[in-house]
Amino acid sequence: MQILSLLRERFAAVLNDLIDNPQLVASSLERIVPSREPQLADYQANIAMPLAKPLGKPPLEIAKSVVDRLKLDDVCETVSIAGAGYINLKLSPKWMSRQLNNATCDDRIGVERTTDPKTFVVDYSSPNVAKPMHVGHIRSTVIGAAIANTLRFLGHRVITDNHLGDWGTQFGMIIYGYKHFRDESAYQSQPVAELSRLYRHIQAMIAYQEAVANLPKMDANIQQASHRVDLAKKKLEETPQDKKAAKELQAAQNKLQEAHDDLAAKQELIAQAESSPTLLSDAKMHPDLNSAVLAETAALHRGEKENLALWNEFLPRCLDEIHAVYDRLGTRFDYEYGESFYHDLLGSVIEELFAKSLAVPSNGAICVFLDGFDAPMIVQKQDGAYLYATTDIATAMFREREFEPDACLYVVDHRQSEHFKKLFAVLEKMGYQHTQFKHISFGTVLGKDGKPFKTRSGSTVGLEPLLDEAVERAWAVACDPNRLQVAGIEMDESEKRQVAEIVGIGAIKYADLSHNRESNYVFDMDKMVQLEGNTAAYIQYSYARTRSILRKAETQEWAREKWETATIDLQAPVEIALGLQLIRFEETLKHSMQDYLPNVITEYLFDTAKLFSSFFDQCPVLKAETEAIGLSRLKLTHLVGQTLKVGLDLLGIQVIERM
RNA sequence: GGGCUCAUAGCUCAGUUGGAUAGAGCAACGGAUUUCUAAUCCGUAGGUCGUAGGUUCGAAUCCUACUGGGCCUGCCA
Repeated sequence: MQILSLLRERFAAVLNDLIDNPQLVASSLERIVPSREPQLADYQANIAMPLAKPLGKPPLEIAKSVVDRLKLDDVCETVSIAGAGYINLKLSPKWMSRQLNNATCDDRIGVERTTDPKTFVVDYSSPNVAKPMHVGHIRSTVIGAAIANTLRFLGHRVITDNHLGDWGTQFGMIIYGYKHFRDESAYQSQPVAELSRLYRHIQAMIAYQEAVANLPKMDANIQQASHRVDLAKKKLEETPQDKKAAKELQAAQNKLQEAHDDLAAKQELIAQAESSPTLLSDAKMHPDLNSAVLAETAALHRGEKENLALWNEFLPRCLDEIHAVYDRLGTRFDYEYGESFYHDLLGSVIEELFAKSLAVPSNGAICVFLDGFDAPMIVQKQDGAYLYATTDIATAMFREREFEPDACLYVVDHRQSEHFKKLFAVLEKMGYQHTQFKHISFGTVLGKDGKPFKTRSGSTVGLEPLLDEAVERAWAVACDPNRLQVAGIEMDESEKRQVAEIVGIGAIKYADLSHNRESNYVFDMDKMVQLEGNTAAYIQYSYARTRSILRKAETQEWAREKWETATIDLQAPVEIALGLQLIRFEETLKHSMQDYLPNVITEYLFDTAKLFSSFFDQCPVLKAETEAIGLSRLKLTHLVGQTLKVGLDLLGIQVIERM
């Protein structure tokens, strides 16, 4: 059901007669949009005002001549002109009813497959294995999955690929840790936990050693900064009116504060490390761990036997671990070609860059210089090692060969936007112009204090404990015995567990998806597990209500199975509003994928749930005035349920039959 | 230093790519319940869209400057 394209077709017929400039017609058609003023119209055409100048006629006159020729009486109840020349369209409830009746109640609920399918590669999640997943991985995973699902649902060919970090320094850490610090019995009984402990142990020691090494430098920083403050002060005293001097003082003071904060943070880190005797003695016994770890990594990359064997031993276990998390999140990938997969191809990437005269040696490294960027893209380090830029190029080349995509979407943190700009520039120079490479960037997850989400001690928050907490809270609220009693629902333990899991995980996913991905968002567990307001639970609850009504209908003779073949007839204002909302599902999905913004879908689902709640409040279904009205409302209710279910499913959120 | 990005109600956020009187949710206040599940509904209040200019029929949206935050910036990913 594509209302917009239907309306545009009708307008096009008129505009082509009125205007002989096809470009002007096209841009006018773009201005036919869902109305911003639902009270005034369902759709509006803001075409008359911009046409005033090119046509040399007043907007109202243009609007009138368009409306006079427009044939929309089958679709619209009213077509009117308002204000400066807005053309307001109100759809006819009869027409809407017919559309809804045509919408089969299957799991596509009337959404057509695109007539112009494209091939998308969606690269998302991409965690480093062997490191515990943390809160930052949620966004990429959840947003990427939602985009991939939606594009696929719309009829595109979608290939999802999890570009795992399975070849990096973290393996050097684990290998080094395994060789020197492993607890054999712990490793035998719980290998992944032990590897994770080793990883954290090594990382803590490196942080400690770096902090100690940096202390003198930080002292120097403070002195330097305080000197700068003095200078700025003096200057400002001499020229108190100088705005620049005032600004400089402010900047200098900020720098000084920053330097003090840095030092304090490092001192705390050191104090923490020194409170652990094992860590301290291990760190003393293994000075300069950082270099040692890099050496282990380099040995692995050289293919040194022992390290490669260890890597082969560790990797499957790390993957199992990570897949357990994906299972819980309900995420799957078509492919998981990690960095290691591309390792052997990196040399040929450099060769090709040279062959295409893009690569240049510079200061001992191999670089690609690009217009508009200060720094080049470095593809091979002085020591001969390759970088993630190199791997990214190899990955893109592989995907071009393997999948021939029309578009390649990278769902990655906004901090890497410059990297992707460079990457795409290089790929274009390499000749991949026909593919649209796009960085689907997203903002940082912040804590309630507005700073990046961290634990109190400053470490990142692990993903799994977070999921556990959400599920626990969901249990407390959704499975509250008092509430279940009032709702008349008896649940056994396993159903409660299932409800809590679905509501809890849904809450986290929804909170993430409901924010515009471009902006940073504040992670607030209290809010997202709230069961009122714009949350997953509110929508899941609405779905459960639709199911509840339909279950009850099956117990009543007049309704049983009959509603399936009944006719929807929208009568009450709230029914009409709800019906219009349902018809717009396809339009919403397309709108959402125009800029790959899943929050367009969450907003739609929330609006739908709200309208359903109003409908539910105002329109009796099982106790309707007549059986015909009751059957119509039952069918509408079913359609609402299906829409919510399919919509949530695209977002990777499950529903429950009763809650 | 250079670059990117953000600033909308007390709080968290939308804002259909330049359209009408800027919208939700939470919190606050007032109403509705012998309920087709109150995890609900209806209503009230809350705004100099960071500041100042500019572009035009029309600006939260585009341009310029400024203020304040975040991020990136030659060998991590």
